[in-house]
Amino acid sequence: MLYIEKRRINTDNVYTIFGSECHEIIQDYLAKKIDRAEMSKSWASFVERWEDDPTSFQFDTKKIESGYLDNLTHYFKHTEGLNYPVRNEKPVIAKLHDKDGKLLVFVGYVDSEYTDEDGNLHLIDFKTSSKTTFTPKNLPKKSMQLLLYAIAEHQRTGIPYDKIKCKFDMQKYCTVHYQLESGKWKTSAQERSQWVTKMANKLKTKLPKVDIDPITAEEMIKTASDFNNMDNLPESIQKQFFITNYYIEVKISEETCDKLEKKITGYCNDIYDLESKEDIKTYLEINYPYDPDNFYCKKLCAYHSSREFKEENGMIEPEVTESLEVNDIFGGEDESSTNDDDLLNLLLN
DNA sequence: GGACAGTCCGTTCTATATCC
DNA sequence: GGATATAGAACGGACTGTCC
Repeated sequence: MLYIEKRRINTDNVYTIFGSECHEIIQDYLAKKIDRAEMSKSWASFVERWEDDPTSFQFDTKKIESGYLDNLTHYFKHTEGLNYPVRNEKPVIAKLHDKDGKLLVFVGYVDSEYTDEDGNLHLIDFKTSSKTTFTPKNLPKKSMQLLLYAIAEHQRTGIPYDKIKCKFDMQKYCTVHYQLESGKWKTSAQERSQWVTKMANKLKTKLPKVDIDPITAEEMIKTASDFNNMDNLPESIQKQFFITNYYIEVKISEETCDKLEKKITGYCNDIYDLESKEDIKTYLEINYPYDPDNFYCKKLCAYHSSREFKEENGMIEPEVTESLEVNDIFGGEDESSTNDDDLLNLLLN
């Protein structure tokens, strides 16, 4: 039996606050609890409450603030709906085995999930962050959580991996579809709040071809950029552009999931090894000393930002904590003692 | 006028640096 | 972890010139 102490680690910041709200709003929309107008209104009203609250978390700069808010405002006005029943925050359980056959159970919640008409299961993770770090090199690391959910759903339903589609909905961005002079269509990922501005050079080429003189073309492009839409442009030009959500799709296969299982169980074994050290606190103090001037140490390190660490070092007043008994969630000595069905029922009902 | 080659230049991708 | 800024490499669309 393993006991996990409930601790509150305060990792809130302006991005977690906004991120949570964005999740809720889009999930309500996809679940058809609210319509598009209500979604837009709900977002506007949240921003208003945030602006009126003198104690609210703030963005680092006004430029970052306006970029973030403008992009998301555009998202809630223009994001695509789905024609399928959507399940939000669905609990999933993945059961992995390490190299010694020890069972490790992981529990998570899928942001949104739906099944299309071809029987493909789509798992969506919403992201309000920048796409900068979602490079091909980093994607495997970023995708671990989504892939784990895919493994969980594969185990539960038996759906083959090639029918499971995982994607990140990058809410600050849109995919701009534009037509080349050859008639061929291309796409470009752009920040939502300035997608028209980013098409200015293309418009500069296209407008003269429909007999718009250079001065008028320049004025038209400026107006379009200012309003971030192409409503003022000739219809034949408008037809050469449209936007959709920007998704980053995660490739999934039996092989990638096998690799992930090995990686995750390896991490768990490292944690077991670390936790089994006789004097872990001395070990951590020597190898990972606390540096109060280091941002990572103060805000991001799970150990140094924990209530326990702060209490022990007199950084905060002690607080009474309650304990939660968990039925061998992370694997015990005897695998047969884990009642998976009970745990599943607990989570799904 | 169509096909092709070469050049220009804008866009995209990626890595890195820096800050909080 | 989040963000932005910047630089360099790679890519490819648009344009131009030449040839037939």
